[in-house]
Amino acid sequence: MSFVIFLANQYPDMFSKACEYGIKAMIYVATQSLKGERVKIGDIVEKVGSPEAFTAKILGDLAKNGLIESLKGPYGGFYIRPDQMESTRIIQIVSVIDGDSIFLGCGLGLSECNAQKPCPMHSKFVKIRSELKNALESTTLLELANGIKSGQTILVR
Amino acid sequence: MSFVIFLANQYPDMFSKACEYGIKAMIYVATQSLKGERVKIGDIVEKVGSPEAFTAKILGDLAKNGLIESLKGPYGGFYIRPDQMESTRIIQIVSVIDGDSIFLGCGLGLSECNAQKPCPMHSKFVKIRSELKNALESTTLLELANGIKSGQTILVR
DNA sequence: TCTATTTTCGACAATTTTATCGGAAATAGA
DNA sequence: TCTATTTCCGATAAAATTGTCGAAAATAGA
Repeated sequence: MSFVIFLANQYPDMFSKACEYGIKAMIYVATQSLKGERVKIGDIVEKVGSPEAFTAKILGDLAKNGLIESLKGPYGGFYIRPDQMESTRIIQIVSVIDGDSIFLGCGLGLSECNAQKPCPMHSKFVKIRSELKNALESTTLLELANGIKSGQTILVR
Repeated sequence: MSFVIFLANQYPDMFSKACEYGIKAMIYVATQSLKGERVKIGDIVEKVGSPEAFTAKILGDLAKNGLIESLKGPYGGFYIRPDQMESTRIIQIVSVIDGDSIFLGCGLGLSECNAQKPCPMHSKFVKIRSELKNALESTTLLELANGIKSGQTILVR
């Protein structure tokens, strides 16, 4: 029998909340962009289940980095061009919001950690991190948007 | 050409700082316990490069969960029994400090996410998460302590 | 019993992440 | 030009994580 007496943190998911919101928002905008529709932030957060102002700020950062287009005013909103959708990889979204330490950094936080001077967990993590990096690098936004469109995957719950 | 304009977060490593400190402290205490020596918190943080009071608190939580023994007073300090060292897995340390959402939770933060109702990243992550869980489950504290003892791995830098 | 040592523990402070608010800027249409 | 709409942006607030401080509690030895 075994149970945890104190759980110090409630945090570490794979990505930050900001990153989760950003990925989901991008996927939703992509599905609508496939239909040629621009979407407003209010529509996005309703479909994605994320806080409005926070999500808007994140999408602003992604827009500054060229991953999504935004237009102010009536009939404005967010839009992702077809070519953009096909070329952007999930790793780009993650890099903008969370940086790259989850798939490049040392698992124990050492500033230098490599095969020559490895941390104790190094050999255990090297394959996992490269698989994570590869997964994020190889999957396109279009691919994930198509999963939503076909009803095979979902964005909330 | 491509560069990130704004990096929102500076956070996400694989584990929280608390967890990194906890794992490294446990490994160092284990190496000394192999020699039959109890170690004081001041010695630990010097070898591990972590803040003293914070590390003490983390070790206190691990002690409450039975992963390490502590003794107050002169000649006191932290100690890990040989049997303890061999039986405790890294996943136990991580679970106490960070919980299990990094190797059990949904990558996009959905409360329910499974093969029937998958998030868009589900199929990409299911293998990676299980490999991470397996790695943490299969490696013992003794194994990592031996890596330090033999000079094959390091705890700082 | 007294002293020195060391963990334990609660309170507090600093930093980062998450989230909200209000108004400025831009845009479309009348 | 005026109005309505919508993103943009700075200031601020709330919450979580990270980190510090000081004193209490326990222990060993004199």
